Amino acid sequence: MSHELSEQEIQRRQTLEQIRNAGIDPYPAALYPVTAYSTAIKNNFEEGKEVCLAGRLMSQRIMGKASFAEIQDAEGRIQVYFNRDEICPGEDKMLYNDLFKKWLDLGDFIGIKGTVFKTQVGEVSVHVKEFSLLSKSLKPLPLPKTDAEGKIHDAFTDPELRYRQRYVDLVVNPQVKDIFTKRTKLFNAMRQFFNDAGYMEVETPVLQAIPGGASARPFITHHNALDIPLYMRIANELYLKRLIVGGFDGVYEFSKNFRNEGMDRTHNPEFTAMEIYVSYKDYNWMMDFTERLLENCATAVNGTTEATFGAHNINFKAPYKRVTMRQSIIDFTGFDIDGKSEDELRAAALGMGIQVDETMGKGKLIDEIFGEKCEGNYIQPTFITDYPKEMSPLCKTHRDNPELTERFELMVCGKEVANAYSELNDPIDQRERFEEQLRLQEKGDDEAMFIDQDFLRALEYGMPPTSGLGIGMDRLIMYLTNNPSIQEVLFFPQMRPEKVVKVVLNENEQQLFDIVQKEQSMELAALKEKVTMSNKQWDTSIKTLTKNGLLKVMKTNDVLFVALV
RNA sequence: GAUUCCGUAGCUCAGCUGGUAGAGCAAUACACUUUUAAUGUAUGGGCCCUGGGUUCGAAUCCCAGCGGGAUCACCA
Repeated sequence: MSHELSEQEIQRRQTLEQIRNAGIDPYPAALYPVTAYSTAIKNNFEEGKEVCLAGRLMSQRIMGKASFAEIQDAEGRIQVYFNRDEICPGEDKMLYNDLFKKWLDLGDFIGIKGTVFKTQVGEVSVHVKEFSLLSKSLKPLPLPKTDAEGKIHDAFTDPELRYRQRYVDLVVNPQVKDIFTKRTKLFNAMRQFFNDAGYMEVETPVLQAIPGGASARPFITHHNALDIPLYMRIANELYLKRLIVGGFDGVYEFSKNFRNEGMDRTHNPEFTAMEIYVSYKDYNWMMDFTERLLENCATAVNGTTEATFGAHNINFKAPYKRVTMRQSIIDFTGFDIDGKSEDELRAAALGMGIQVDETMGKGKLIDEIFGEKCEGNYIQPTFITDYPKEMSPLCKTHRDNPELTERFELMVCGKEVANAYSELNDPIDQRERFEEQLRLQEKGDDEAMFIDQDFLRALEYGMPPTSGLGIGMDRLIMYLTNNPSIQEVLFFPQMRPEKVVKVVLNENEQQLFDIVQKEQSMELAALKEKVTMSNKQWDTSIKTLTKNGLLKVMKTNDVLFVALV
């Protein structure tokens, strides 16, 4: 990336030279023997304890021969105290007067050896005996400041910059680090819960020849050696079920899924789902399992089952309410979907002011009614059960009602967090459901599922009764950390690529470009005659210009021409 | 995709109905031996997102583009 350096960046490069000239390596190779962290020092105060710590220099308060500074390490910040005559006992005051006062910049990594003490105002600090530069920072950090009332000034808040330069966000905004610490705690707690239950973590393909297990538009890529298209997975469901067929009792996977759809504050093109499949269980068992799981995870992340999300207080304490989809629609619209035909459902939906069209089947219509009128009302964790068959092609038919499936979704704050089935294991039924999906596709539903023949073959060998559960991990962590947007819980959310920086031409390239610009187009040989540069210079210059799309070289009747693009 | 708001110094932002660029912090220099948004004095720092238009004159008004936010729509 080539662009003009700011005044401060030039200054920092100059100090870098001064440091080198003074015989100090600004990027030393040796390890630094850290023995202490900022918060540990503050929490277990021991007067006079010798410590060695390292981190970024985040503030400097210089008062002549004494100074205070703040060091930020992985845990937080601590104040350190510098005294000139202790750091430089002899005549040479360079370390303090030059290195510390002039050459260090905010953001530099330094190492400190010293003793713990309390200042007159009672702040736990480290009295520096020795310090060294560990790594020089060449770009100034944005520096928010907190005043006496705890108000933050000059906060680094622009979402674009925060997401594009998450490393800066993390350095400067400590609450951002917390979110990601909690995210990892959630994953660890969930893993622990599954492992304790005796289930096995597995890995299944990300590149799939048939993107199955969900209905969504996939990303397409190409395998050169096989010369076939491959798809980034939209779900891992069908592979985990193959493993159940293979004889595992319980398998789970944290799966990065990819969907080529819109992006907004709850959708990112790549996101993380957790799927778990357990044999010889049904969806009733899975509801019990899910509520215990989430109670456990919420406690592991926040120390309590309660969580705040915007205006809502949610409690993940088990058990959760269970409502059938039929009952839910009765509750919020007074309409009973039981036994109704497609036309009756369409008319009812229209009557509720819901937009419908001819491609919508029964399942889709019910889904629309539920989504429009009911979903948003479930703030506390609630299981919605028994979905219509049409919208659940991988789910077992309900034991009491052939129109329905044994499926539940867990709603929290009006949004789906988890989705689970008694898995369909009847291979003939499964084949028919896939064919039904094909018919929907022909009707114009561009999200209907593809048919995976190998998956059907696996089912034909026999899959034990199984229940499966999928959890949207990003959405769950949003609830547990009170963040309304998915970008806040992903380290690097998808962004449009940054604008290409303008090409900066050097003298030779500029000279070439100017000549061609005047002529518009000319023979390559003639152009080379006109300029005075070595063959090598000529070669690299012309290559830079063509590579950046400024000039092009064409061959007409065996004569090379150079022209403007 | 629709609506709406925003883009000015390294950071956060002001800049009125058009008159030629401002503050605080950060930076630089000097002073200062327990401060904590340290302080005091002085100094430097800008393609006002890009390109057009209106005008004697545009950061400001108009149009287009680029980038971003928010809301909505789409989305198992």
